Amino acid sequence: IYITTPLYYVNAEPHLGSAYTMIITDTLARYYRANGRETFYLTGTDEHGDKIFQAATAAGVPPKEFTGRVSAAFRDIWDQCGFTYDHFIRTTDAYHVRYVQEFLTKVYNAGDIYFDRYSGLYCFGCERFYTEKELVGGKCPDHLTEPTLIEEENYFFRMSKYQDRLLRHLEEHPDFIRPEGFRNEVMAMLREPIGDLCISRPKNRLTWGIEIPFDQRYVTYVWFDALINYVSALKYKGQAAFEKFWPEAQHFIGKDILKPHGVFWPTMLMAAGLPLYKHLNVHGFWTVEGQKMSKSLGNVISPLAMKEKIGMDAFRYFVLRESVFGQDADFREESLTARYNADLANNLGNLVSRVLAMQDKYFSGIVQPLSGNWHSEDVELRDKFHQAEEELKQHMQSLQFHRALESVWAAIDHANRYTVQTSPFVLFKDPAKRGRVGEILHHLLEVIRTSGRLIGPFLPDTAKELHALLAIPAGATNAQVPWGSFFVPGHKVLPPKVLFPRIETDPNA
RNA sequence: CGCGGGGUGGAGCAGUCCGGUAGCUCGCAAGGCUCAUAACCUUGAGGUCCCGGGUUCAAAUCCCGGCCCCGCAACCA
Repeated sequence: IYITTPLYYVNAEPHLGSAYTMIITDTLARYYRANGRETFYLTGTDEHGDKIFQAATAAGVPPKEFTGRVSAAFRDIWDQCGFTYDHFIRTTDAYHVRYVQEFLTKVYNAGDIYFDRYSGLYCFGCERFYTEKELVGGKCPDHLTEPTLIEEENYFFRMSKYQDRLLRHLEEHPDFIRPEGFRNEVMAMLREPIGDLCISRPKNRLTWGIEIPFDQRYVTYVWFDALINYVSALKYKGQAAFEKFWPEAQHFIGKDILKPHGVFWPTMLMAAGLPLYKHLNVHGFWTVEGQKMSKSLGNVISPLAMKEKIGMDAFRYFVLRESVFGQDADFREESLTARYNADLANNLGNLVSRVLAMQDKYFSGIVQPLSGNWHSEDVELRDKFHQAEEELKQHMQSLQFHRALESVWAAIDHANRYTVQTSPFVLFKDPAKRGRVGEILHHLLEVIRTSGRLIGPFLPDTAKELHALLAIPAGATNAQVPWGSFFVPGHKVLPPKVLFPRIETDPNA
């Protein structure tokens, strides 16, 4: 399977939004890897364009150096977050530039790129064209000046030629773009004329870009520059990689860039004679405390700050559990704390802690044997986890991360109930029943082992820690050994540890 | 104008595609337990599932109509 994120534009810091895309894709990548699927997970940075050039100039460094620096910073942040991308692409990478030019040449030779004169209202302040609709009272909304009518010659991509074919593709593949709402939106776009796409900028207006291979006076503009990364990265890995992964391509994007990915990109692929990606998966936006996230409001959530504050795993858990894929969600301090305390500290954390405490206290950590004679509640407990795993599988298919986690937690909940029902801490007082106590704890250790395996893609550090507490060697953690036959006689687990300290909230606040 | 999303116990949200006991977290009330992170377990109170019509044996869920709320300049997922 091939998983991609958008390329992040290097003039801004990573924030909750981009982190969300990363968390989703990282979780999926980990999930598929854990299930033995060959996985290629791609992210990177978009480094061309005017804004970058200006930022570089302002910083007093050549653009190449500037983007190198910012891109590295980006990558560093993702690494600190622990995202497991397989390749990090930069639009300034030589192989990418080369492939973009190859792509352009191919489409040009096929006759789908033409040269034309066009005129429009241009704002010199913004260095861009405006449509009548975008203007406020006939003026540029940013500079409040009247734009100038200028004529320019540029290259255009014959996008309209592929409109019908794309529409048909969407009709024949209802899940090409998902969730459905976004597919409908693209369908609506395709029922209107989509026109052709301007894909160049003359160098006198923009130099920091990829040169059009058949006209040195021009550079190409965002779409051909950036979108093509999804293919160029694979080509870089070799034709075999391309053939293996491209048919399994799953793009993940935010709803803001639906049109480029839902309309421009597939038509570009058609023009280049390449097969289309498999799915475009579109997610919603986050608001913060009910408000739009923006720099001016200063409410931007930084992933590293969250890591610092409650830990990366807890942050991942929150965004995956609290949002419904495809819909907008709200980031609230209060919900974050509530989720953390309820699900991570009280449920999972406390369960692990109580089980390991008993195991330690009663048997010095030595796992006790299981007799062939299981009680009905033992069977029920195991079945709950089997059920959770089945449900998890289904929900991952449909990107319902919140439900996948819900399923796992339903099983963990049950394990807490099982502990009270079977009451090993009461039975232990009767020396005759200690054998049974050992069995109960054995089952509960299986709970921890299985939980670790199930939450691995979502909460990788926690999973690792659970397995470490069980003294399971790193290589053996994923073994799908049947419930009850994993722990060999004499296996010793570690004493308890507080995984998620409760966050005390001030009742007077 | 148009497009999209939403309206579910006190709060925040799932569930709606594939109709059939309305679920989760927090909060509230009563009880239990003592292994555990003052955690855990049980029970309870609290719901016209926005409104109206339709389909159906059966509608939060499907269909039609209406009301209300949010987003759709830029940065940006």
